[in-house]
Amino acid sequence: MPVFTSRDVARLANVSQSTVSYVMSGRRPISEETRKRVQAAIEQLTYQPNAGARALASQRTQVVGLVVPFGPSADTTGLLPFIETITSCAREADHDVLLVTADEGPSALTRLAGRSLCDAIVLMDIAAHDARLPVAAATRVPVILIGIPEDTWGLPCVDLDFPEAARLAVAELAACGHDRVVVLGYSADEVARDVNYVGRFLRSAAQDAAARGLGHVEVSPVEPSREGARAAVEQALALGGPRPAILVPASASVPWVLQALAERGVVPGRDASVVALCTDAAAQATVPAVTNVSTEPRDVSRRAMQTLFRRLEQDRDEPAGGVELVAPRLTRRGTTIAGP
Amino acid sequence: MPVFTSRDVARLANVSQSTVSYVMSGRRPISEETRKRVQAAIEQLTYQPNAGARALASQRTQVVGLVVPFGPSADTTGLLPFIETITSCAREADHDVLLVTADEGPSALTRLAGRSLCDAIVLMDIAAHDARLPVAAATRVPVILIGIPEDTWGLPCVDLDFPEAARLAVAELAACGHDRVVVLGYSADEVARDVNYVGRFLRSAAQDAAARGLGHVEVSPVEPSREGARAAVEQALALGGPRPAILVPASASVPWVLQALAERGVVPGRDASVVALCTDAAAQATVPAVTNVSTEPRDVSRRAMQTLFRRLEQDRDEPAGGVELVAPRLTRRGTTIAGP
DNA sequence: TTGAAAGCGCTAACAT
DNA sequence: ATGTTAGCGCTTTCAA
Repeated sequence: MPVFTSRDVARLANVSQSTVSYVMSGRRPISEETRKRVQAAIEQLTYQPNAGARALASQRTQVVGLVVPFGPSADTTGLLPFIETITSCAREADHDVLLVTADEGPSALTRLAGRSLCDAIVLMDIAAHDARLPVAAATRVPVILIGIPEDTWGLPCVDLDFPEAARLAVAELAACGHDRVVVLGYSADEVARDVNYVGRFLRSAAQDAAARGLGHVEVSPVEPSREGARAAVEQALALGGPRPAILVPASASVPWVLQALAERGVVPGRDASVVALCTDAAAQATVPAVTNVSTEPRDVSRRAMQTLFRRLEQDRDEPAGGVELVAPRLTRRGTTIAGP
Repeated sequence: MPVFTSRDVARLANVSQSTVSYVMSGRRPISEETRKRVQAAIEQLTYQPNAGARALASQRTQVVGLVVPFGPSADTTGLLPFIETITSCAREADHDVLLVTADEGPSALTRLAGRSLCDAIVLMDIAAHDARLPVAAATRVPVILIGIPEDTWGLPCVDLDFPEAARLAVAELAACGHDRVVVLGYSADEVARDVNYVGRFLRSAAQDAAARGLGHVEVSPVEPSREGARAAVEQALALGGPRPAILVPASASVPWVLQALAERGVVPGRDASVVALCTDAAAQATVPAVTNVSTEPRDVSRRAMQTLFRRLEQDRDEPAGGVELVAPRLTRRGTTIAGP
């Protein structure tokens, strides 16, 4: 099966090449009659425009670059829903997704932009002081961040509202009648990665506990492994009083923590309350299913893509920038003691 | 920062545009002197070639299309290592990856090929009778399958050697001195998806057990949920005799099965043997760590990409086709009873 | 309402 | 060893 060009379509429909182009783009009025003739020719030849030629002529690739945190040292947990949602949002807007791994570093951005490989870039897993940001800010193509750095460099950001997530979790534990909350922190790795949400969450949790007159202890770091969880749980039980209230913000640790509690004969929902910060899918998969504040990767991704495409439709040099926070949601499952 | 073209580089280096092109591609000898001048100009302008223009002129996009099984009804477990490995292999060969979701159906292939969006396509999650195969076989761009359909349509396939995986698992259980093996099958969903490895594995397991004079029972379907696993384990314990040997080929079910065994007070490695088919990462993450036959997603992906690029370097219409099987590996962990 | 024609930035003959 | 030149297939003025 040979591949046809718009010239072939034009010949077959007895019109000029430009008319074929205008029929496809709708960028100028076409009489109903010729429109039908052209459409028929397009279908007869199953014509599809050449992407490279189109990009060259129109300066638009219809591609979104997605920089994902693969490689060592990356938090790969729960990455898939982001990728999936971003890809399907892109397709809805008639774009494709070019996948690039973060281990390429800042040069990934210059490559994507410099070679005109895409019209826009989605940057995930943003560190508080991310070396890619100055590069991103200087780039010709719009960039959107999933995650919030210390300095946004004027770039638009979307992320979960982590302070609000902490508030919801603390409120739930307070409602269960606990008088103090033990926060099992993040792993040394995750802290070293310098992601901003660690601080945003922990700070808010401490404040919220104080505001409610609850005691507050932080056990940290907690490695996401059997041993790490055992050590953390031991401390938590020592510090948590007779009815411990445990908050687990690092989703990778959640199954281990529940396992460690079970080993010690502590039954969440009866002897202790546990609230985790993780996706709903992950929360349902634990044993027992854990009361969680959802990280909503799909909502965050969707918002990011909406903002991105809105910006793409406007003129290039519009206001831009700004931080969008997605509201978390708490779902009560088996691990919180019912109110007093 | 404006963006420069090869004409700018040519002017700055006092050479013709074609010389710039040949310096970059190395497709014809260039004197050391002009080569240096051109390189200097390229660096001074931080010149990067326009991907669209290059694709248009050279008929090569330097892009690999990757069709991944997102969307409902997809087995999303362990997908990430495939995507990650494929992406990094592509980059090693100076290619990028265009991510497309399988829910686009066969038209994803015609779109990728028809618009010349990529030079090659990787198709994952192949069903035994996959509607995309006739389309793939008729396409102008090379396609490689990860998974083995009933009829390959002359397309090259790469996958784990599932029969060999079954052999390894049965051999391990035989070595532990069991006299029969209970195979917990796949979920109704996975069977309905008509993936070939289900049959390939189960058939081989039955044959291998028979060849060793072991009894063989199949419990199926097993839903990957607490309830599904409970039901399956109940049957397994009833049918498995005093020292049950349990083989779990559906990786999504593994944690649930171990949990269900624990609930019944059955300790794998003491009261029963359990061998799972899953990635090593998943096997280490279970409680307790499960003896597993590895599905080696990285090896499979790497082999697929090697085959793909070999084919891309040769002439388009070479022999092609053929099935490559990647050898699985058994790792003994805590859940198999040591030899008698 | 339509057509003609000039590029978009690059590669690859074809010349020299 | 290098330059000249003709496209690749599309979009988009400019003209009618």
